Amino acid sequence: MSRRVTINDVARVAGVSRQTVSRALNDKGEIDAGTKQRVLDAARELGYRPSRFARGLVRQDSTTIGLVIPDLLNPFFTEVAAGALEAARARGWHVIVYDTADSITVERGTLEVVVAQVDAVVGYFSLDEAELDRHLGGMPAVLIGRDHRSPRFSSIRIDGEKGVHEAVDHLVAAGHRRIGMLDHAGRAEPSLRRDWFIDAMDEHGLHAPVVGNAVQSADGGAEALNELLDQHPDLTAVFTYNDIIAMGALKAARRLGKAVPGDLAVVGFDGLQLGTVVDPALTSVALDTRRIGALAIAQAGRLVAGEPSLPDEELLVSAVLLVRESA
Amino acid sequence: MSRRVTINDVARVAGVSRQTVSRALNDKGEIDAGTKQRVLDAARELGYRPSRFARGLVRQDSTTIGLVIPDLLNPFFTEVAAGALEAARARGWHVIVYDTADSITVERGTLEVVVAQVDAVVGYFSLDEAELDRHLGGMPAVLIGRDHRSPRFSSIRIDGEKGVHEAVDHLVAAGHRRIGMLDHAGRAEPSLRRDWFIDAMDEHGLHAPVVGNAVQSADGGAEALNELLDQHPDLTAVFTYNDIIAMGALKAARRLGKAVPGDLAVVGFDGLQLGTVVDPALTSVALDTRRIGALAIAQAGRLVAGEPSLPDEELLVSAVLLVRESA
DNA sequence: CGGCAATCCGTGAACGCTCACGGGAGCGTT
DNA sequence: AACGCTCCCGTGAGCGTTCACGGATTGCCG
Repeated sequence: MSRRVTINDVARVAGVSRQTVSRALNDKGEIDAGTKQRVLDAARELGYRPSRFARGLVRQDSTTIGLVIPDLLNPFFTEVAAGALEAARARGWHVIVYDTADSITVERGTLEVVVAQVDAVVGYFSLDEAELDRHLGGMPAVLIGRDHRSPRFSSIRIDGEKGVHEAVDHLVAAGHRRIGMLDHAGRAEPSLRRDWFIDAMDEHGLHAPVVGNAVQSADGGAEALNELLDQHPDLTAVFTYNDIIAMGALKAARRLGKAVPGDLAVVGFDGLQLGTVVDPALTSVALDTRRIGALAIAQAGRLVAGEPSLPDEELLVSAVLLVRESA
Repeated sequence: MSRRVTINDVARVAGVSRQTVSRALNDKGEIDAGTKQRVLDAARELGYRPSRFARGLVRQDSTTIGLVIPDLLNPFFTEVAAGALEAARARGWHVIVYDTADSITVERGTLEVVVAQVDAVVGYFSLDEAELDRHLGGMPAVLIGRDHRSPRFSSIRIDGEKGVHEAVDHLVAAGHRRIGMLDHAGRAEPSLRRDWFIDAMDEHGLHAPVVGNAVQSADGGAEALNELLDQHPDLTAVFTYNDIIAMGALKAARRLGKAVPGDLAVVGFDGLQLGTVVDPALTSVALDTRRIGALAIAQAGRLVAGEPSLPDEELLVSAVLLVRESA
């Protein structure tokens, strides 16, 4: 096969030295307008494109960050990713996105290749810190939505406690007493969000809130709501693990002939923009997803530059209740 | 500031040559287990991480592709992006994602920097081919959803004609005669989808279909439907520019007390997965978004490898009617 | 006419790594 | 004892670019 066309080829054709070609291409000064044009023509003629590796090798700028997410099609991660992209663009950084397809095997594979491609890694990981460290081998990493034990990592923490309390307060103020929750069915242990919910209920002297289990999808949410209502027909409000499940619950409620929020109030979690396309618009404990992505990028940037990490309290994003129509 | 730690530093500390370090790190053979461990320890000790530029410079593998999309938060583009990511991962390629924020200025800026970072570019562009070429300077590029005039580019064409005809057939078969359309309000000229729609209506001897204008959002769709129905109260079905607008229309119809599809049938375009979370689930002229992304990646790969382009008929993805509940 | 800027261009070196090759040590075989 | 093989390891070269120089040419002034 034909060799790659280098700067020297261009130089030869244009009848100048490589340095002159370099000058023409990066339009620095110290070059005659005529020769510059000649070089540019020669370059175009030969189809020359500079090697990003050679260029990157000599001038040490240009940072690129790896963003690892479990599922880009999950709207929550989409929003986080969008926030990260925006923050990166503002800084002139580049983001390589890896979708691990909710698979730990794929995550391992990703970690394996990502080291050779980026300056820092950011995202949602399910592997434990030891294995992460082993794969990453010293590369800066910031974990989102997950606390780190080793100082080798850095993380963006999210706190939904206040927001969930607000949600329960809101429901109680509206007269609700029998409030259920639809937790996720994915992982083994119950979620933090469930703990927050139970706490908040306790504060109002409301106890033993029923908790269903929904798989992570709209249909899962619908199914779970049916089950929950079957066992506890007197429920007047439901809090869900996230907005997707809440949307399924909305659908199921309608099918059951229940008006929302009249007969059944629904409060989601995440505060997705998508919550506005359903009817009624979803009331939700909202996370500032854009900020999450932006913080992750900012922190990653400091790490690669060797600057001091952001202060801990800056790396926390807390949820607030976003009242729309469903509660 | 402290210099970067190189392979030579590791070699010195471990008391071996750089080649041996290289062997240890890339676990090739021809190295004693003891020395290998010693090298690995030294590397970890020094916090050594190989330079991706130096490595990339010498071995010419590792392709990375730039994916340019106008708005990652638009679910359609999200799906395309996900398809692209998946296809790239299957090949071991990397994808840098650029969100141009629906801005031509940002698109220009992106084009400017993307050249130095990737081997090929893929995505949705709004600049004309001349300017694209000027910025890209010879880099392989695949335009999605847009035909190219210059052979310098390559493109993934989408054809919705058949699907739209199917949709109209479906509506007519269900007894609908007064069918309206909600076109987008974004660009100057009316859309291809509108042409297809009018064509399909013509075939059934139905003429002068009313056409509203919706801005690209759920609220825009809702507003447009209200307007349309205001002017033409006798409409029994609506076809929309895309699913987002259709979802807004769904919401507006409910507010007007119209049952869907009983009083008003709604057919969207795109076939988003999101169409299943609304109630009723959206019937839509569906595009295989995953395939769009995958094709773009595949084609880009052939271009960078200098392989022959995919045959034209392979680069076409056609829409088909996806009947769910709203029509 | 000497001198001095200004303008333009070329030459070594370096960036950090891998590839191809060669060579020494140790062991067994003839 | 000479040879050959295996197992390790090191040395030169090169990947394609930019940086820091230094040199050549021209124009202008005193």
